[in-house]
Amino acid sequence: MKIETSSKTKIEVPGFILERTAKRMKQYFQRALASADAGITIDQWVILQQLHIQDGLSQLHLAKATYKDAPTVTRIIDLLCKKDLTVRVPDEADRRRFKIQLTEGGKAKIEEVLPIVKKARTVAWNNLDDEQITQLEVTLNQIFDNLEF
Amino acid sequence: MKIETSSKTKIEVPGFILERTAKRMKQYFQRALASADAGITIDQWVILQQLHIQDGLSQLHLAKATYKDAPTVTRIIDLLCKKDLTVRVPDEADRRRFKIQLTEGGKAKIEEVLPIVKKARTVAWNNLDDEQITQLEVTLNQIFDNLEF
DNA sequence: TGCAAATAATTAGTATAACAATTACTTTTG
DNA sequence: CAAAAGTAATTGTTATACTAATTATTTGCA
Repeated sequence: MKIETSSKTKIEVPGFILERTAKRMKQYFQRALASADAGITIDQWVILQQLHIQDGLSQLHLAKATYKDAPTVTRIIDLLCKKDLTVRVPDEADRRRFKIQLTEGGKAKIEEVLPIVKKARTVAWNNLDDEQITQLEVTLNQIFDNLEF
Repeated sequence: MKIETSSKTKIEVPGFILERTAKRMKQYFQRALASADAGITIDQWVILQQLHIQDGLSQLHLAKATYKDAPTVTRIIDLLCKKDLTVRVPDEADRRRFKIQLTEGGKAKIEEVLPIVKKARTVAWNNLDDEQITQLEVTLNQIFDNLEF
């Protein structure tokens, strides 16, 4: 059976294209990590990378920085701690909080995974010039701002 | 505490921007459906909309058309059938398949939800001209093609 | 100061998504 | 034609996401 794909019938809206591209990108990075036996997911990587930029953030700060919500960050940190890549250090100044810190193993994991991620990026941005990437960012950020709640 | 956002430290890569924009867009459409008490999720809507374009598709055809995988489509169809928006009709030509068909209620749901989705789209594409949207699609499709497995 | 409101983290429930494996059926091919 | 390969749908497991509710703690204000 033929699946209709003509412009008359296919859901050819930019939102659909945006959704499917983001999905495939995530999947591609996920598979790159899996086939290198990195032992972490791409979302766990995003948290590790943020801690690499600024170690000791609270879970809520991590949530804001990565645009994930609090319960999701709780569970990702649970997994990262179980793998001994991070530790929850009680914040003496505010006993509701933890400072999430990279362990030595976490730092080593970042060094291990970074080349994999960088290689996947070169595949993703292949055939795109700088101007195109800049324009993409501008347009995506406009959409992002349009949808501020 | 300050969350670092300068270009030196923030994960300012196009992939991150793509991911967060797609996530916010999905969230925005999801909330639009929820606050209108549509009773379906955005992913269920995507399947309904595809059936509106071409009714009676098999689950695998739906999966290909919407870029979802087969187990996900199975579960979405389970939910849509439970809500009496679709029915699984055995395919007499191939007894492994079902034809997924919209019920009258499903067709009514599409008419009910379409204005909500259209309104959300106008918000999302606000401040973007046609040329920008066209360029966005071109660039996203290039990335999509780059990541073909 | 004391109490209400806000905040940080967690837990529970539902939905989506990827992957692997299984079952049932169909097609290919030796 | 029968066995092997392929296909359609399902099931199970793990992970992410959103909502809502809960607990513990801190802040704000009367």
